[in-house]
This record gives sequence, C-alpha cells and structure tokens, in this order.
Amino acid sequence: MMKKQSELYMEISTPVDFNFMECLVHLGRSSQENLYRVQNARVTKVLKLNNELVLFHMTPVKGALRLAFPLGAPTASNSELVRAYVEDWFDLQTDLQDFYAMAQTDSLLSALVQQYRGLRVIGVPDLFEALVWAVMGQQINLTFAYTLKKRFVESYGESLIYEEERYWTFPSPEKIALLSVTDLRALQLTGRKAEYILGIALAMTNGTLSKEQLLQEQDMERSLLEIRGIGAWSANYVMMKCLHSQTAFPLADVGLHNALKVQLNMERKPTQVEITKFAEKWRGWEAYATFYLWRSLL
DNA sequence: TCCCAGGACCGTG
DNA sequence: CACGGTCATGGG
Repeated sequence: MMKKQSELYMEISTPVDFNFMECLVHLGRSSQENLYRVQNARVTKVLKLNNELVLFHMTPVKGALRLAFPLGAPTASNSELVRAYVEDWFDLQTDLQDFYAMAQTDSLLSALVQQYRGLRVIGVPDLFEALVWAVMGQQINLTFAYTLKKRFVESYGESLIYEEERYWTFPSPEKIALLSVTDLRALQLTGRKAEYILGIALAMTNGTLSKEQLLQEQDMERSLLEIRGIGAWSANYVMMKCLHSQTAFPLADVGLHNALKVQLNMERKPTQVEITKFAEKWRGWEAYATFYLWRSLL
C-alpha cells in the first residue's frame, strides 16, 4: 500500500551545540565498519525492532536531523524506537554549555573544542554491542578489532540489501549465547575473549544483565566490573559510549595517551599519574574530554 | 624481526 | 596490594 511521502519522513530536532558533519568524521573512521554506511552527509543503518528489520537514513536539515525510511514507513512504535536510538546514538540530550565553558579555561582542550565544536559523544546504544566491542578491542590494534567485528557481525547478524549494499544488524545475545568457544575462535578471537563474549551473551539472555538495570544502578562501574572480561578500561568505555556517563574516564586507554602526547608535544606518552592530574580540571566532563582528544587523532 | 596494540585475568610474593 | 606472566594475533 502506498504511503503519502510525508509519512516516510520524521525530524528530530537537534540541540544548539550540534554539528552533524563533525560527528560524521568519527563515524567514517573505519572503512571496515558494516553496521552503518556514511555517504556524503547521509548515514544509513538498519535496526531490528519488534522482530522487524527497519532501514533508515538521516541527513541534516536546519536545526534537525531528517530521518527517512526508504523501504517503507515503520509502525508508530518502531519509528519512536528509531527516534530514541538516534537521540541515544548522537547524545542529543546532553547540554554541552558547561563542558565548553570548562574547556575554554583548559589549555589542553581549548583549541580542540573550538576546532570540533558540535561534536557529540557518538554512542553505542546497544549494550551487548558496546560490551562485545569493548572486549574485542582489548589489547589489539583498532584495525584488527574492526576486522574481528566485521567477521562477527557477518557471521551472526541479520542483513538486508538496499541500493545494492548490504546492511547488517549487530548479532543478538540470544544467538551468540548458543555458540561455543570454538565457534568464536574461528573468527580469530582469543579463547579468553570468546569466553568473555559468551558469558556476556548468556548474562543478557537470562536477564541478569541489561541496560535498563545498569542505568538504575547507583554504581554502574562496580556492576560492570563484576562481569568477567570487563576491567576498568572496558567498564568506563561502556559507561561513556552506552550509558551516557559524563564522568566515565578510560584512564588506561592507549588512544587517550597518544592524543595527550601529541597535544602536549611530548617525547613520550604521559603516565597515568600525569593524566589524572590533567583530568582534575575536567571533573564532571571526563567522557567528553576523552572523546574530543580521540577526535584529534583522526 | 620487533614492538605495539582503544586490557584482563590469575598466580605469586 | 602490587607486580609480572600469559593470552594471541595483526599492523606497521
């Protein structure tokens, strides 16, 4: 049945300090990314919502993001889920005024916030995806991490084809929970990481771990650290990318170290003690400070 | 070939 | 509690 064209569109208003093109720089950082596609100023993605694959793309318009559903308008319920996903993904609910005010007084951040103004923390709204991605990225270079994710997604995700390109959903914990260590070893994950991922999938399947639950925790970090395979770095990474914690701070992050080394024109990477000292000024905005520093490496 | 990579776990002292 | 060995493989 034909729908009126107006029903195939939806607009999400964006905050003042929002620059879609800056966000696209982050989104476009890996040519191996297969969970969305960036073409010019358009991002296309598919989500599985209420047991249905929903494809949408978004483009910036004045003061808003325009979402379009080229394969057909979703149900009212699903279109609201897409809206929520996008707001979550681009962190549209956070007011950055205080961050920018703080950053202006910090010699380390002042140039970065001017250069990248409007960049938001690009999130990973799906908790399972955030946790798995954190585990995959541990102790290996980012290029290889993307290779692993690509294999994982294309082995166990769902997909559809639009304009001759295939779009993938991230695998569900239910599907992964049925696998064995051997299955994941075949993707060249280490045995240990395979165990971690299976454990996370199982915990999310049997209901002992969920995003809703974590968001209600007084101490999200402590809860995350109880998960096997999630240490301080991963816990803070997930808090920053999935749980919208502004104070999350992956202190041990190699990318953070490299960015600081460059920004401070150092011969060596700073120690964690030195980083803790710099971060004192960022109190309350550690996640954004980290994200802007990461951005400086692209 | 060597060192490093968006670490975490586990055993030892 | 701090330290170091171990995992395990690709990228540059």
